[in-house]
Amino acid sequence: MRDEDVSAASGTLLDWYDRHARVLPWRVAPADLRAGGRPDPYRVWLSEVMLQQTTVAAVGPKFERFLSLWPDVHALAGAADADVMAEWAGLGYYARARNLLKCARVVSGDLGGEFPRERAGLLKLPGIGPYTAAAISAIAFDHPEVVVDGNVERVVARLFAVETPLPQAKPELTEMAGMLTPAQRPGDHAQAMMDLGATICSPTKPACGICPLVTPCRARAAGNAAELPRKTRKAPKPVRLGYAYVARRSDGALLLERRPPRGLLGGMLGWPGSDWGDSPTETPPFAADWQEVPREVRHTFTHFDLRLAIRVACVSHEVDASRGDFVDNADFEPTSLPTLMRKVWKLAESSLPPL
DNA sequence: CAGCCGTGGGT
DNA sequence: TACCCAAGGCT
Repeated sequence: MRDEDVSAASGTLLDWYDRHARVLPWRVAPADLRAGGRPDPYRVWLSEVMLQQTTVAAVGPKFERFLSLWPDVHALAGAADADVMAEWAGLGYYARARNLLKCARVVSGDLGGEFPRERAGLLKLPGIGPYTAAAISAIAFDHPEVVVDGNVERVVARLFAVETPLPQAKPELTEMAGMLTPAQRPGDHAQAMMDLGATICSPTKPACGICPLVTPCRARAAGNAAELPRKTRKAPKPVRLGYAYVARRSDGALLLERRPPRGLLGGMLGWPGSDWGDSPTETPPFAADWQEVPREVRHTFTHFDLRLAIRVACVSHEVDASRGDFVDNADFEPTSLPTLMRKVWKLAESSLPPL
């Protein structure tokens, strides 16, 4: 594509964005930007971290909830770890929540509450990688950074008919995304590329008929837009087995434990359980008359499928558990558990006698 | 640097 | 059902 064609495509995209930009809680509309409005860097950062590998639909309510609880970076920096983890429950990739707090405390404590404006400064902060650093710099501060996420990779791969499979094609796609990035309104450009990828240039069924870039798109011309970008197939997930133990005291308190601060579901609350593998050993947190729950919990993680057998026990006040702590019934919030543990509770609760 | 790290929705 | 996929980062 010639330079003038690239420039024309970029302009066409911005025109489309002016008319079709989605209204999102963390976004400042193009017209409001022109009127002098600027996004709140705290909101941009919070939304971008939440949006990492997560859909807009899932992020929306969480973003609003976080903002109401912690309206600025100082408020978030002062929050208790357990409160932030509880509010993040259900969003997944819990290292994001741990790094979110670390980052908030650095910005609030060491940077006077001001986020770095430059990509390099942002990159040093916990939980901010190449994508997020560029996105914050571009969207919050309108710096001409090249923002490349999965949407941009797909749009560019199609626009330039890149046949190289991912992740090998990443440098090539980044260079092409850079050619498209304009000096004016780079923040809107970045969001336009991502909107286009999310709503029109979709993974399996691109709506080329209504795409503003249909004319210059080389994959469309070749008729293989839906097949790009090419990717190598992933290996099937192994199945792991395990046990989870739900103990309820006579006063209704439930035995929960804080998981280790790293690794799977790190830092989150959960039910005590066995190791997860081919042949887990039963390791209840104390001796009791553990009852089998007839159904098992099935849950899919990024790199394995899990099947958990559930055991429940009703015990007296005096029981002494080797792991975890009893949480008062009034303080127990299933919504503060990661989804896997919420599934376990749902099954366990149905097989426990009423209090 | 390739593997680890969640979850819900779409096809 | 069994995949695929999403505004990735960390180690």
